Amino acid sequence: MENPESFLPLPPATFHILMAVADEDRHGYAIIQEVEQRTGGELRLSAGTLYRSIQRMLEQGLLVETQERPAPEFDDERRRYYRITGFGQQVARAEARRLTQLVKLARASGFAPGRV
Amino acid sequence: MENPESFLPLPPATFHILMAVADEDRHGYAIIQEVEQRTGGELRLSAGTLYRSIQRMLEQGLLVETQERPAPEFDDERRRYYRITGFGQQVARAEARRLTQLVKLARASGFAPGRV
DNA sequence: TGGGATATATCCACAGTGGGTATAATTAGA
DNA sequence: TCTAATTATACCCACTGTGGATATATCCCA
Repeated sequence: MENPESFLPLPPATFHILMAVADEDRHGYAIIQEVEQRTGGELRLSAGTLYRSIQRMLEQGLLVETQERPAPEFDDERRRYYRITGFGQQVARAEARRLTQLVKLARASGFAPGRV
Repeated sequence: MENPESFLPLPPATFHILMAVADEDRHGYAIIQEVEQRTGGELRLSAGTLYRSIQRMLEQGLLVETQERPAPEFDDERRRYYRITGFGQQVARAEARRLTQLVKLARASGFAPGRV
């Protein structure tokens, strides 16, 4: 597994997907809805972006597909559930650090207010 | 002139260029050096990226080329100086707001510490 | 049973980027 | 004075990430 920093800057869709699965495993379609909800409707991941991002992230070891499924009465067999890996968390933290630095720069340039 | 929000998300190079010319007019090569310095060497704009970004930004009205030049003994006639426009400042502020929101999301997901 | 929402997947076109190359003027040094 | 390095702008090619469209299939409800 490579150095997390070597993945930076993360493609925006990738970072949003990592945040959407940070707290619990989710399937593709649920990730789209979660991202839309978390961003207040600002970001709507297209299906094309989502599934190609997920495929890449599986290869990179940021996500794994889980076998665990919810109780049959809440499940849908079409779904495929994804879980963030420890490495995925490291990469997400590295990207969060980079973005935090960027906001500091924006503040120094007078484009953002003094405190977040 | 369009709505500043319609330019979001800003290409990373564009946002860095806006920050580099926020405080004073700069020429192309100086922008590359300024961005490298501000990011602590993390981001090195390639010449290809820089000049294509500048061209686009001039068309979009984010930058203008200035006629004012430094005293001849400090000048270099090959240089072309760029200045951020009022609209460029609006767009930069909008992008800064978007990034600030993103860092808040990262914090809510546990990927960034509580305060910046 | 029909229709809309849910779900995954693939294809195409396009924008932004890095790296390389070209060209030229200016400056520094031998 | 000739040469080499630095500064500066511009263009080209290949690659990646993205949105939008399309395809296929299932689920749920009226």
